[in-house]
Amino acid sequence: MTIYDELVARGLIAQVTDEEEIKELINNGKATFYIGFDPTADSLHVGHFMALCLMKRLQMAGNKPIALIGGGTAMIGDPSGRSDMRQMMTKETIEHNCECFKKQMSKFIDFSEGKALMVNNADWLLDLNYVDVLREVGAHFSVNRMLSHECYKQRMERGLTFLEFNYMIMQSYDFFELFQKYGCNMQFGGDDQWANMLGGTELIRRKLGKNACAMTITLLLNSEGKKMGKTQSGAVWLDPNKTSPFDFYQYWRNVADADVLKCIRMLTFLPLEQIDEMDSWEGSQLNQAKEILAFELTKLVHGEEEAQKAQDAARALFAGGGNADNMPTTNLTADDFNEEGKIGILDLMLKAELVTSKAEARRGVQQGGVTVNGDKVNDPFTTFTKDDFAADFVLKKGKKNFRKIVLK
RNA sequence: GGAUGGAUUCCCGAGUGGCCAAAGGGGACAGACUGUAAAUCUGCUGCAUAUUGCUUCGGUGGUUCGAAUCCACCUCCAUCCA
Repeated sequence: MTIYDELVARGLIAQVTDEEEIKELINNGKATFYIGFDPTADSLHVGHFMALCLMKRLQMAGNKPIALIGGGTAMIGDPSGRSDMRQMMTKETIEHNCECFKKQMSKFIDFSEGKALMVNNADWLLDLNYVDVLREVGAHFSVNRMLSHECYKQRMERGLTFLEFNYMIMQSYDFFELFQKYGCNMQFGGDDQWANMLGGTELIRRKLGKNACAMTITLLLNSEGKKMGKTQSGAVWLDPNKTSPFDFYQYWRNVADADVLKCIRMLTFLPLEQIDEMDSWEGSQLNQAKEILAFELTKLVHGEEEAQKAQDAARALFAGGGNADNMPTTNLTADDFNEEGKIGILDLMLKAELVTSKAEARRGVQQGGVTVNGDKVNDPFTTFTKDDFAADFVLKKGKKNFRKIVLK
């Protein structure tokens, strides 16, 4: 099976410019391709992870990836598919984020000796001369055409600043630059990037009379049509300090039935034959598939050891048995107890970060959602002494939020 | 630059002097049912030293016994005109 066929089988390809040409290039390891990542936060998230996986797959097939960090484009902010303007970031923040991105990417992609490149578009974008760009690049873009793009639809209703409008031109310029400098003949990106990417291929055609390709990756949507990798509290991050391996594991362990197989296919490196077998699974059997998905992804992102720990902790909590050693833990010190040497259940929950206020903690208790070592706590005035923490102490709010409490 | 309409709690959105911590919906959270899924039903949704007190309706100041609500100025957004 060729790499292109595999990408199709995994459902990763959304749109391509010239299918035959792209097949020819990537199947024979002749592509030098780039994917851009704008450093809008201090960690990569699941969306980036998909792109990195694609990068890895293609690298394994002999193609050469260029990871482009958008230190320059982040100064502008991509308006594609957004209903409001991104918050402007300071240069310092962007630079910090770039460093974080670099570190994380190096864990996934082999950047050693000519196998891959990492570049930052700040290196060429920040020094551009305004009038020169307008004449050299701006002249090749039609405002009418740009405005007709789907990605601006939402913004046409709410307003689009000239700053953001220029994002497409900057991204196009990136491709143009990489094409000339590194012979980069392909660009990949999320499907929402399609218009921006075509801008690049056209710029190259118009200025150099040469062909370049573009291909987009299917956006990972759940069965309700929402982007995956997002929770109410924000993105699912790859940085273990922002999303713990356990929480990461749990996110995937809890995907909807309808989405499991799609996720396994798109995100893991499991062989397709094995995935096809799972296709016939249904009902509670899908729980196994979810466990596989969660384990595989946690392994890819955080390593096998962390994945195993997360799985053990999850099994201990939900299936009984297993070991509780690796549960998320909160440490108490003597200062957390009052003069009488006690700590109340509400304070304890707050301390364990299971709630954000005592009122919320009280509500949890009153509604019967709080347990200690499996015993329901009904009274919000319940207190504990140091002795209570001598043995295992697992505080649980609801079905899935819990903390092991340890007295230091 | 001119005209008009806006800004309310996590989001949408009602509220036009006291009965307002603010309707309704969504989301989130908790309970029942389950498979750590979905659907459904129920509860709940500012904070605290808690039959009370404090903070919140874009910002600042004012009127009033009392302001999300009235007045002045300011900031931002949308639509139309130039």
